[in-house]
Amino acid sequence: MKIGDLAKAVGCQPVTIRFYERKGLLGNATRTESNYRVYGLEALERLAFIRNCRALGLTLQEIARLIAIQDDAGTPCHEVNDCLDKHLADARLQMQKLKLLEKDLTRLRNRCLNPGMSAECGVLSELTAKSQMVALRTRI
Amino acid sequence: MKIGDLAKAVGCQPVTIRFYERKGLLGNATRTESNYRVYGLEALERLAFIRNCRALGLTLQEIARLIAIQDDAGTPCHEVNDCLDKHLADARLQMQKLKLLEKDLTRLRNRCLNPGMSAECGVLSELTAKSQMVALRTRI
DNA sequence: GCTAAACCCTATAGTTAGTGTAGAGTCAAT
DNA sequence: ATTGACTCTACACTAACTATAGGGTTTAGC
Repeated sequence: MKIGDLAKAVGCQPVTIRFYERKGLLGNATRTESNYRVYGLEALERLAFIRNCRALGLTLQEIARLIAIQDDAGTPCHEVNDCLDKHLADARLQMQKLKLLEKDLTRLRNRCLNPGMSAECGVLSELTAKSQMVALRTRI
Repeated sequence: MKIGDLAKAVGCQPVTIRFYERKGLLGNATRTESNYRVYGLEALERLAFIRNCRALGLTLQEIARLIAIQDDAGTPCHEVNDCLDKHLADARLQMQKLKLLEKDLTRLRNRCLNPGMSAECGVLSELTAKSQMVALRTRI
């Protein structure tokens, strides 16, 4: 399997695979005579692991750690759970923030129901004011 | 008002203000004899505008555009609304994705209720499988 | 056998919105 | 006079890629 096939198999770009290799997440692939990377099933599984983790929002650093744990069969795996719990908490916090953001954006949007010239734009003037927006309190 | 005062007033770091200046969002501040930046109310308002927009998730590029619109009183302001609508849609999509992510993370987390050794970790094995995770379908 | 398209290789730079660091000058208080 | 808190510039770094340049290889069709 060449890099393009592997990429297609997991739904990413060849460059991304090379990038993971450079970051040490994939190990060095064997090469053909003409220096093309060749992959087997093992690489496919590891890459799928990485992409699954990425889809869950894990960072490459966290993924590297999970791979290390995976490769050392004797490690207790509570670290895996901690990682998941952290991301679960993150996701929930993020949803909270987005709800507030939605509120702000909606309220702001309603200040301009019949759009005219920018000089009298209620949206812009509210954005200039140190307003009572919720987003300001959760601060970016 | 020196840069530190301004930073405190809007809740950011002095470096961030210099960064905005370099990006052309703030215009060049007047300087003291010793080359310190000095700001007035106008700068405070503009910076507040920028930080408000950032809190709503607008990019610096979008903010630059809004400032341009603001400074040209005759521009029709529907572009402002389009920008807001786009971010509102983004926020809602993001919330959808996070809900799916939460589902995946929770399900995955439940595969390891009594943590043991990584060799028999149900979480890791599921992450390796090309699983039926929802997150995979929404793809990062 | 030849050519062109589609693939592969490396290396480097750019993206976003800042943050961190180094080295030096300035201001206010003790 | 010296300390500490502030300010200045310039450069490098972050995450997770993406884009570009400049080259080599393989494959399909003629």
